[in-house]
Amino acid sequence: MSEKQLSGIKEIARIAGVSIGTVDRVLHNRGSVSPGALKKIQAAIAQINYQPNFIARSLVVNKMYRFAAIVPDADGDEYWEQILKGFTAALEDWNHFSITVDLYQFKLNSKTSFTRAASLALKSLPDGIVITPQFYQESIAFFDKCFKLGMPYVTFNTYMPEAKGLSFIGTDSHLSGMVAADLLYMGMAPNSKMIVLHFDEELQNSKHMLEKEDGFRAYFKKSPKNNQQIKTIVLNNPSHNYQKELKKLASSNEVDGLFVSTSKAYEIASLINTGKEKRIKIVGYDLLPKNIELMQRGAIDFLINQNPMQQARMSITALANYFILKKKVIPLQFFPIEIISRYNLSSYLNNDTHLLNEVIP
Amino acid sequence: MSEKQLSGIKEIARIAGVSIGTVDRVLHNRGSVSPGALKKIQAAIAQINYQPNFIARSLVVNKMYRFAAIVPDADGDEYWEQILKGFTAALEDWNHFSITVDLYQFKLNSKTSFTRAASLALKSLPDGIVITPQFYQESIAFFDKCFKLGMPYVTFNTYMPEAKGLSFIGTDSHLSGMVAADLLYMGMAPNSKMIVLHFDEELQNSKHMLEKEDGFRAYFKKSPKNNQQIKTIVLNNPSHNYQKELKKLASSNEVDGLFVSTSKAYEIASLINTGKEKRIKIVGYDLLPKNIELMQRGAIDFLINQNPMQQARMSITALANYFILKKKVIPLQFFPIEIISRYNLSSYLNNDTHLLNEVIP
DNA sequence: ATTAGATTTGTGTACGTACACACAAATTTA
DNA sequence: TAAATTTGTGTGTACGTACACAAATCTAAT
Repeated sequence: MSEKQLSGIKEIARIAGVSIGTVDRVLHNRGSVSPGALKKIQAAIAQINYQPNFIARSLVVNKMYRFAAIVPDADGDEYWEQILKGFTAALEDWNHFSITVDLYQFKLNSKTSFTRAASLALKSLPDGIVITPQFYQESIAFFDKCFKLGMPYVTFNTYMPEAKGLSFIGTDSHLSGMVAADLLYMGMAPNSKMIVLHFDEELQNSKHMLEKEDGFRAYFKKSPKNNQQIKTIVLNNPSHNYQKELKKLASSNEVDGLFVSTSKAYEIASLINTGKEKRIKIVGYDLLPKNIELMQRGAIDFLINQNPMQQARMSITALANYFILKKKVIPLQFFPIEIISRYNLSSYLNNDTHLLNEVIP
Repeated sequence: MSEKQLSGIKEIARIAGVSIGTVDRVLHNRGSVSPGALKKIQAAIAQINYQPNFIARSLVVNKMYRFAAIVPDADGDEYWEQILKGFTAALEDWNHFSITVDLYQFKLNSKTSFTRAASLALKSLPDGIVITPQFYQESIAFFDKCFKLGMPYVTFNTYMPEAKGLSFIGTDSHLSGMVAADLLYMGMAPNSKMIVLHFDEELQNSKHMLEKEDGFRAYFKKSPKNNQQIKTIVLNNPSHNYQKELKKLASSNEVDGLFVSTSKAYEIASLINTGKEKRIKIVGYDLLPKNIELMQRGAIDFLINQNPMQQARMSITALANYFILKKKVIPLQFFPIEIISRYNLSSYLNNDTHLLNEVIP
């Protein structure tokens, strides 16, 4: 047996001929290090290509961290429920550390509610914030306040280039719109009729929905065979009127394909692809229970998985990495755009293996 | 500030009124614990729902582990190169631990070579083995030997229900064949002609290729409109003959769609979808550089991502979890079947975010 | 040359776990 | 009943890192 192999900070200390305390001061630039020692230590660090051991580090740092999450009121909406589940999952991931996530929820259709939640969150002075920036102007204002306070934040779900936070985590909406167009168009006649369907009362503020539509339309502009008729419909309040309208639309020859820009494809699919009328191809978003069921029944053709749960989970993880492990956080984390059909669906359900074992550290 | 909060093994000891040494003996059933103490400790463990801290554990145990990998000779084949890269990635993941992976490679078309590699690996008496069980009978024999030796092993890439190892990691081939069929058939005329194309000299032994074909055909059997003509072609040795044949096939009206059961779709796509002849739809496997390029040029329609690199990476991780962290290893880890088209392709390249940060603890 | 003050460096303890070892108590053997 | 053995229990050290504090060294003013 050879000498006991030192590693890490101790090995640096040995090579540089100083104590680990001095090495530690260099690694954390705490100062109080003589130029000579500094140089020797830096050389040693380079020499052994030192990589900090996050495992050991995490064992030491044991402060309490309080995070605030500014997200919509789920209010029965499964998409936002999944986001909440993501927070729970993250808390379990990090169960050996003391972190808490306080929810500051707002009404999806109310800017003032959003602003109120945001400022309440800020006022509580958490260590860090995760936020879905639903409203453009209001979010800008929020980021500004954070900047002034030096408050670290992570955005997710809705991408805003203006949000210069620690990280954004979510989908490339524009690209996902193109993918959707491709899936919808596939196998259709060149001059078929398509509808882009938005569920929203405040479309103007939901940037990512507009981006999805942009991507969708961009696909056909690029394509040489661009004689598709694309119509946009915005559903404001789900009254009984639109059901009739849609049914009529479906039975007439007015629609061949439907692109639903939100996770509510099931609302439409349950109305129109019931089997008697002409089959309309539908592409939507997200593996929500109702979407899954309708896809299994053949009423929805494709879903693009935005993975809301993982988005939320990773948002918290980003903060935790930043604070607890002091790891570098990737500033832009676009998820792969997962195409789900009736056939690969099952392989995505209850399957986190693509998340390689544990999330942390 | 309240009392310093104990946690883990210490807290158990406090509640049970014993020392941590005794708790430790219970947790690892090392014996030498009185019935009374045992009972109290078990109660305490249940009470606080103790979850071992793998982080702290990994810090302590610092043995050297030597793993053997029985995999094909890459020999320029990008698929197997990726597998090797996966091992490298795993070694980096676990760089704070002492693990090594010794390669025992065999020729893809030689059973004897496989058997030799396997027994060499076994003879080296590693701590654990990862293996792609390419040949059925020979693999069975190998598992048998492992069992007798008490040698832990992980299989990947090719699923064998008979392999009762620690874990299998890979794709559900049958299901992937169905997905492929669905993608290929989409938008095609009901009576279109399809070809299943295998690249293999020993098809009989490549179970997962047969399973892919089975899945592919099963898709059409289920479907009510099952008047497709499906032909199977096996390409043995890539001579110049088959190029001519395929070209002729392509320009004639004999083929509408092509399902390539291996990762070599590029070999065909580069021949037949060059732009002049009739366009043939192609579905293949894996994001290899050549496939990526041909997909970007529009010559390949869909790829199913089997993620060879992640398979290899997770195989090693499974062993490491088992030995180092003493975590439970999931015995069956089917990857989600990732559908890649020209449009979502970019979101899969250079993107490991779906692997949530780091692999390990 | 002495000493106060500032600067630099080293040491000790802790994090949660594993394991070797020491030692007391209980039990068996002579 | 003393000695030898077994059984049960607690203590100490280590893993790699962070940080508080003590110790050592250097600087400058007397």
